[in-house]
Amino acid sequence: MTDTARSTTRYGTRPTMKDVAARAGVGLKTVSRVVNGEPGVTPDTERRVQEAITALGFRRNDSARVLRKGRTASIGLVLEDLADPFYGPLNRAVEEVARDHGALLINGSSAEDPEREQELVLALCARRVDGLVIIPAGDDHRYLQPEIAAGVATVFVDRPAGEIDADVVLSDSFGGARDAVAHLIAHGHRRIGFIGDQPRIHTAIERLRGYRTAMAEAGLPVDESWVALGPTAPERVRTAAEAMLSAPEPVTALFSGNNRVTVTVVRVLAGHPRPVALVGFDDFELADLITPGITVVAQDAALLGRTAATLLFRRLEGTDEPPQQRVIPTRLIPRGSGELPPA
Amino acid sequence: MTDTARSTTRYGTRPTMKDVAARAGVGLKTVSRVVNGEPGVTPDTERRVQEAITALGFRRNDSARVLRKGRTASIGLVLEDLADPFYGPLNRAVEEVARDHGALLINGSSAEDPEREQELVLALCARRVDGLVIIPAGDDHRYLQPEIAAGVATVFVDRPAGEIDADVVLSDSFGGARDAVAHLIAHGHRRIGFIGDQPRIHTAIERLRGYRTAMAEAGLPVDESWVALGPTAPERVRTAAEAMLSAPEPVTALFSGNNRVTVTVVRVLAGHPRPVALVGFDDFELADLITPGITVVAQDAALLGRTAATLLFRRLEGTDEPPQQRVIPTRLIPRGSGELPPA
DNA sequence: CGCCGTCTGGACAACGTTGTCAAGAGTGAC
DNA sequence: GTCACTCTTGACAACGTTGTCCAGACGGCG
Repeated sequence: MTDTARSTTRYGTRPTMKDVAARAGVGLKTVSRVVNGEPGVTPDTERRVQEAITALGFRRNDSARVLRKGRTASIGLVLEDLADPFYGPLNRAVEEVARDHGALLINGSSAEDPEREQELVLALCARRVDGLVIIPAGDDHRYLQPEIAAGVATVFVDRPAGEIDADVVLSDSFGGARDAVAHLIAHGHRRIGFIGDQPRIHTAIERLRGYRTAMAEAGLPVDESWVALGPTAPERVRTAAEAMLSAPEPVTALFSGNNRVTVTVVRVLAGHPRPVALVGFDDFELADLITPGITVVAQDAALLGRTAATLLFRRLEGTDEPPQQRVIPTRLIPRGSGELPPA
Repeated sequence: MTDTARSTTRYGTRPTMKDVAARAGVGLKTVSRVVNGEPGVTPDTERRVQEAITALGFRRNDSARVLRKGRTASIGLVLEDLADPFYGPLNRAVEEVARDHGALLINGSSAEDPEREQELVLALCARRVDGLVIIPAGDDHRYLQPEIAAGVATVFVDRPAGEIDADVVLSDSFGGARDAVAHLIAHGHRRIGFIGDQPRIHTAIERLRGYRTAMAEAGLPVDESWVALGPTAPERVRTAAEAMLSAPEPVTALFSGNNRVTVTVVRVLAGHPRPVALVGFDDFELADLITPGITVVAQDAALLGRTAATLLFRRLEGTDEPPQQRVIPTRLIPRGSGELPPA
């Protein structure tokens, strides 16, 4: 093993272009040219450089490259919970689009905590990601103003941004909820409960608005004990559902505000003596195999992600259209649980 | 607005420590000290610097920092499919551990394609992630040798590394599969089918081995038409299942090799005239609400992820223990479908 | 044979940060 | 008043890459 090659084995120290240049007996810039496939290098020189690269196990240091070039070819995705199945397809869709643009995806969970969201977003900005896709936990994003001004493209998904003008991609929560409740009403229900997410979450409010609108359109009164917004923890959802079902005049149907709520409600209803109709917001796997099949309002999470990421890269390519808001329609999928008549 | 402050609004150009220093009327290093909370700065100076930072909207450029310090405080996670619900909790667990260590998580999907896995891993290495958690798609990881030698900590999860000596965290696929099949045998089944993932995937082979072992231990013969390994695409799984169920001597029970297979098998069985027993590898949400409840061998995906990430950071802190292999036990959860008697 | 254009290769600065080191200011003791 | 010491501050190089620019070699043509 030659003297130069010994650096191969020096632990924890990686060879640099300088090392490669020395070993190949060429200049630094020539190595750079070969590594980046730039023209102006004779085949023979190129071969020598390639050999040196292989021998030393050289790999370009992208940190240095980023510093020099200003672009990192990476985008950040901040969502609420990486483990939530609803976000899986969204995450995947964003990754696919990023990949198509040669970018890597950095991601993290805010755990529905505005402070943690901000911390994460700013850490991503410090990394100089080129752009951000954010599922907001907080409702004030003014802290992003300087970053956006500095050129970090930003798209909000699933919920609108707070106090800031930026691109937003939303599901039609209002319309979907209205359809869901209208569906229950069409099957004869008049006392319908709504169990939704925390009221500071935009989608929860929109879905509640859809619920109220459908009831109003049918001329039905809403008893306030039929509405329960709050955390999606199983305990709280169970309590809320049981309260509505055991009231003197119990609800005969339930509309659940998202997939986690639906799952718990399904469990509660499975142990309930009387059949109760149910429509859930968000589709989920095997919803058709439960008896009866669970009727849902399906959101297209993948399309949500794809739209957001596409918008992001359009910004990165330098569009100067004003920020836009895109609304992705939802789709009611009847499977049985929503078609049960009032008991 | 002063002359200096105008740089706040220059689009696409971020202020640097030099700008902050100039505005605060101090030296570059003093700014660095304030930004990093290093001691040795008078309160008064610190205040001036902080003011300048706020006024300019300065945020430290971590790319430059990384270049200088050599550590990126980020780790890479390469898994098979971000949208697969099995990987959600794993992803989340890895992220939590990373967060506890002040590191960010970069991740991507290999789509079960060895070439894409390699491409992704090497891109992460070029970014100089401090470490890697990999769910291998390929079975030859010699390409990682120089990276590991250069100090990139690497832990493989769910499947072992190929041709390379590294930390590995696995579920007990063999034991889980044997338990599952033994469970079916205990309920009187003698003709049991196994539908699993592609044979180049390690877990598929191990589960098949568990299946064969359980059969052999019970002295039962295995007809080769009862074993079907291949892609988990619904079409192929459906075909395989239907073939086994419609043979002259049909199987009376099925063991499905992972959650995607299980889901399709459940659908097939739902449309089947005769009750067929089923045990699936991997738990999934609502498995208890289907009729009958689906008996499964549950893996602890979160524990898998947490163990891997913890091991990774131990390496990063400089342990020089030899690479280890951890096996996470599985747990059989009877829910009904596995306890059906042979028809 | 000399001139010009083209093509290849290399020296050097710059990106924004941090570590090293040294200088200057201030304090206390003799 | 001076010396030794501490505390604060800043100048400078270095991290590994890429862009700019220039030098030298080479070939063709007058």
